[in-house]
Amino acid sequence: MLKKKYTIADIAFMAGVSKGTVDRVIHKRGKVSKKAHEKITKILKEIDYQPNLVARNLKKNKIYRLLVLIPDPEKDAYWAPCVEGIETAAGEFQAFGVMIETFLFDPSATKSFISKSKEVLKNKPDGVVFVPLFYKEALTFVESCKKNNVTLATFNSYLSADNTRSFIGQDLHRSGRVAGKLMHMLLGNKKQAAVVHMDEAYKNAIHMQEKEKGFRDYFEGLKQGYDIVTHKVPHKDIKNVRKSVKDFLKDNPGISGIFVTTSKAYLLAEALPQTGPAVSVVGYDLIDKNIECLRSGSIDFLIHQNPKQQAYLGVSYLSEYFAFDKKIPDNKLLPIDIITSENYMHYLE
Amino acid sequence: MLKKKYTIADIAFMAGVSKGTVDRVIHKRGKVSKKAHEKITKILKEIDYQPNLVARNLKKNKIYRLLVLIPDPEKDAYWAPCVEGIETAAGEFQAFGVMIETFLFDPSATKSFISKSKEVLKNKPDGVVFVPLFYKEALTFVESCKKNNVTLATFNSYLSADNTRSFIGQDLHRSGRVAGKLMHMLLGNKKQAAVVHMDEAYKNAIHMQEKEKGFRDYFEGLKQGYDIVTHKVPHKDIKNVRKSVKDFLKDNPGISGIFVTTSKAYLLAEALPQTGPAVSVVGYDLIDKNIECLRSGSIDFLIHQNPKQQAYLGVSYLSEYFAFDKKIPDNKLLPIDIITSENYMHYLE
DNA sequence: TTTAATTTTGTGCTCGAACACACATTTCAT
DNA sequence: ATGAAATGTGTGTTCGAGCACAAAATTAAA
Repeated sequence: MLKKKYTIADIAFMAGVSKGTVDRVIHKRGKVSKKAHEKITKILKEIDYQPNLVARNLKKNKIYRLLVLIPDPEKDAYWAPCVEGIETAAGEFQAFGVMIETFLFDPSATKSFISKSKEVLKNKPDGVVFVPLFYKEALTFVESCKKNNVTLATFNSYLSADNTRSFIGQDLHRSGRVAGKLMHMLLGNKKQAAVVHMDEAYKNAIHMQEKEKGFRDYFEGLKQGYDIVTHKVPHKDIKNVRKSVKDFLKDNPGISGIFVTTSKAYLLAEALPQTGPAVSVVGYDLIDKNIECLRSGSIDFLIHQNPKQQAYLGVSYLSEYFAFDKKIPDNKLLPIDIITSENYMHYLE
Repeated sequence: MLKKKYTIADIAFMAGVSKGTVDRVIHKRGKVSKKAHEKITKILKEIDYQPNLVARNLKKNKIYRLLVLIPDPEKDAYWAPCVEGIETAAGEFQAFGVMIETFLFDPSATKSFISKSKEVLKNKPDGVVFVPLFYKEALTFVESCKKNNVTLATFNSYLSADNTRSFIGQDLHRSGRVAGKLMHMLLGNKKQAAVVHMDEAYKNAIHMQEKEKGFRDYFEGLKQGYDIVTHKVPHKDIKNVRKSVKDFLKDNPGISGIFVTTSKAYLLAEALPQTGPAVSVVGYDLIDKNIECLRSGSIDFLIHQNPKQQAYLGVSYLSEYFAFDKKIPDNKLLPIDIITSENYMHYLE
């Protein structure tokens, strides 16, 4: 009934050899006769031997350095949950000999990323989790890490196909389609909607494009003809959003829904005229100001990118790899969570 | 820079005592002089000593029996993901000396639960995770477990306030409100919707009531007057759903949205007349047939109760408690995931 | 002061896996 | 046949925490 947990000693006894020999077979270190090898392999298979990870890890007795390189939440509040996620994971794995430290860079300054990434490498980490915000520089960093035998995981931004790395994030095209679906429902019998890119301080142009593509793809798949207009509020004009939006709506009076491809939907929501036909808004990310708008009704749906979970998983995967020899999944696509005024609270915490 | 990981021996050296004394202080086993106690306590605090959980667990060297008691997926496919979640967790914790076994009961037969729960107890488990489908019998079972010093966790169904137990599930009232919000959006300018209870073989009347209450609460909170009608398709009539629904809609021709409080929304969707004004449908659970309806458009939204995650967390919490002395959270409310045809795939797997 | 009782402290083994090193056996060349 | 090299096998220690038991120090009793 109670399946016994076999130890190396048990197996050695069963095979009539010493535990050293069993150990050599398990670790394929050779220097074992064919006869002994066969016998032991057979037994291992029969009992489906699983080494005691606790004991194995105790013996290894190494402290792993795991460094995290992410944008500074002070510069952009979007990243604040990441820090929480990292700290949660750090708390969980510190007792297993994994030491986690966070380095922050300025998401608006490529230079800052370069210097911080160098600093990270100087610290001789065993593993690094980072956000490859700057494409070219990230690739350089990946190369350096490879050279230094540093295990890597990335999250949030996808960095080309490369199977030497784990990625945790979302399918942006798909998330655009989800926004499309939601907008479709919000429009009712109206037929015109807009995609608004509220540019942020740094380059997430690819993000925004992918999302727009998904959004448009969704509407193109419908039989009825919808009219999707694109508008861009550049970073420099971010203080004049109200004017920019007003002008845009005046030029396109038929628009009854707006999809904002960044976390700045609240800026748009605030800029919408109070009078006139209602305009539905779909945006991204559970930052305080967006949630306020959700509650007040000026934003209808938010799509949750779950930055906390992304960071948590990135750190956890590497920690479990170091601490327990677990395999790191190479591509973890998180669900695209749909948030309304009624369910946002469970995604915060 | 590299914070050292202090061991009991380190602390003993620093305090000028032996590791035995340090151990006694850590475990509050007394038999330590005031002077030694103070000195050691001070050092422990200073270095924020965290015992090496790996070593601690190795020494304990116990195999924990963790039994899971859930409804048979053969009787109701809703529970199939739970089995997956349990197996995932089992795979992860088996290497840490936690043995997990699953017992299935017939969700339509109270007797089955009673006999299986007795069987579970006979197996002398260290911990039990179960679904308290039958209120009275579940309480009895909880009592027996307490007597036998069995650590408990429940999921899916809430079993009164009792802090000796961990619960993993959803806020049903809240999930009704979420359904309300979604329905509100789907209705557009229409004003009449229905709550349909498709009774299943077993008692989840409380579930359905809570959900309806949340749904109605949401609409009552709106300024505009909405008309919410309730309809019940009893279990016996489940084969005549088409007729029951047809009659209901004929009696209430103004209805343009239906909220199904169980996982049987697909039955209703199939029974909806093809002609006439479109009726929006909001239901529960990602079972195959519902997803088909999502894709075909006959169901608009599903609310995901995440049975797999519930079961996985239940088993994980107890396993971590046994294997690593982690505290068991006593109430884990999972997010209320909103599912459409565009994002369901990420919630399956 | 000596002995006994009690409190306090230290030592040494255990858990299972990993691995260094010593020891044993075989193979091959001279 | 003898030694050297190569191959195979077993032993014993380590990791950190936990705990039983031995030992020492202190206190109480005679």
